[in-house]
Amino acid sequence: MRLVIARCSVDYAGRLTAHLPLAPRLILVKADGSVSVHADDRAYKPLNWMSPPCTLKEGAENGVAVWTVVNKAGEKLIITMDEILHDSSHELGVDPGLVKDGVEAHLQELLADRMETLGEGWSLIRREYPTAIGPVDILGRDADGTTIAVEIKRRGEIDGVEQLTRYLELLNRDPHLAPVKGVFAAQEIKPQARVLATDRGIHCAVLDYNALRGIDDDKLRLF
Amino acid sequence: MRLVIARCSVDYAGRLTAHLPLAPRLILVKADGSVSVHADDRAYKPLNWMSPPCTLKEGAENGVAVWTVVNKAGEKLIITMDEILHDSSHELGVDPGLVKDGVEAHLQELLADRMETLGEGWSLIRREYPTAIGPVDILGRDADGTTIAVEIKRRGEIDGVEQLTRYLELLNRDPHLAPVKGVFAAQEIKPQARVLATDRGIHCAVLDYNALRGIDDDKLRLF
DNA sequence: CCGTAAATGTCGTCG
DNA sequence: CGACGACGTTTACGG
Repeated sequence: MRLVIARCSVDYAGRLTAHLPLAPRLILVKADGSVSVHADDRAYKPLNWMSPPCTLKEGAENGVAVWTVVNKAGEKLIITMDEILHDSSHELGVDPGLVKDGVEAHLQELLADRMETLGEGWSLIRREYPTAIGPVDILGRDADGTTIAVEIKRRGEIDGVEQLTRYLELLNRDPHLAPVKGVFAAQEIKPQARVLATDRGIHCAVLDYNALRGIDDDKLRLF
Repeated sequence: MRLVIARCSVDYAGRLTAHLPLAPRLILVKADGSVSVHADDRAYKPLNWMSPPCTLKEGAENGVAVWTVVNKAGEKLIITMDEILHDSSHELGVDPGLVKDGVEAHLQELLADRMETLGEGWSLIRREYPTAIGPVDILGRDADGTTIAVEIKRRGEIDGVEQLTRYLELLNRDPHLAPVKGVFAAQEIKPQARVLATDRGIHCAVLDYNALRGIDDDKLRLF
């Protein structure tokens, strides 16, 4: 990892064109060849960047350093450094990576284990039920034996309802499964998504992650 | 801007919980108080971060530095630094900011100015035509006087077709406008989006940004 | 390599 | 402040 603080101007030409006027900034060059330019605010997003794979060429023009970063698509990032204020390099090695908990995959596991939180007598057929347009999060049955397709989101928005609608359309073409009812399950469901879902006869279920995990923990303690 | 290279472990508890095992990483502390943790790969996304506004408390435990970053929502980022390999601070000042060109808003302006690129005799009613579920990018008329709703994207994918479909459904309920035909316009249209659009009777139009801009420039030169 | 779905998405804008 | 859509979205995962 190379850290450069420099008074620089930056030009990007690719999916759009963008220009950064001359000012002091941080430039990061990482081991994978990627380059990013940071201002002194905002944690997440660089002002400009080039994702790997890409190649950096260090040149000079009229005595000022000019870096050109290009990728395979022909996108270009040009950094012109009028004054270099700091320049250091550091060996970091490969990162062991992030361990996460509480994302959609985890919600899916928990809910599959506890279908009865959706309704009494409900049961699981399978998780990630494959269809031609992608896997349905959970396929199950209600107490009457009616097939249920569940779409799970952390936050339920319109996109998720559309996604479930497409699955339902396809599943209902299968005489072995039809009729299939839809359930839109999320920790939080946005009003517009709820309206759209209800309008389409899709049931909405708000999930309590901690409660689900609690139930799961109880279950684990029993065995 | 403070740059720290340290062998550290990181814990985040907020919208999810996440953990980073002990390894050398870059930690950025910016003037707005935000903190991010970077590995030696990927230009864009930090391994962990806390967006502003947030507060950083530097503490120590058993002789190792422990930083705790919290925000108003109560999300927490805890960085435990076993060994500090580099630590430097730099005054950068406020960034003058980015100048962009070529995004959807610009495409919309250009196309509104040149409705005839969609079809001979086509005309504009208005841009950002308001509906209960959001503004339609462009509402216009074809040569026969039939109402046309245009959805503009840089890249045309399935969700754009869904969006236009919802608008069309709503617009067609208005007897002053109905029947309303749909046009899905983008610089690039993905095959699946095209299939879905066609299946729904929505016309697809591929936009040439440079050509549109060229036409517009010609127009500007005339006045 | 393409296509789809997830994301601690983030970021603007508008009500 | 919440809701919504754009983003150079990026990133991960399948076929």
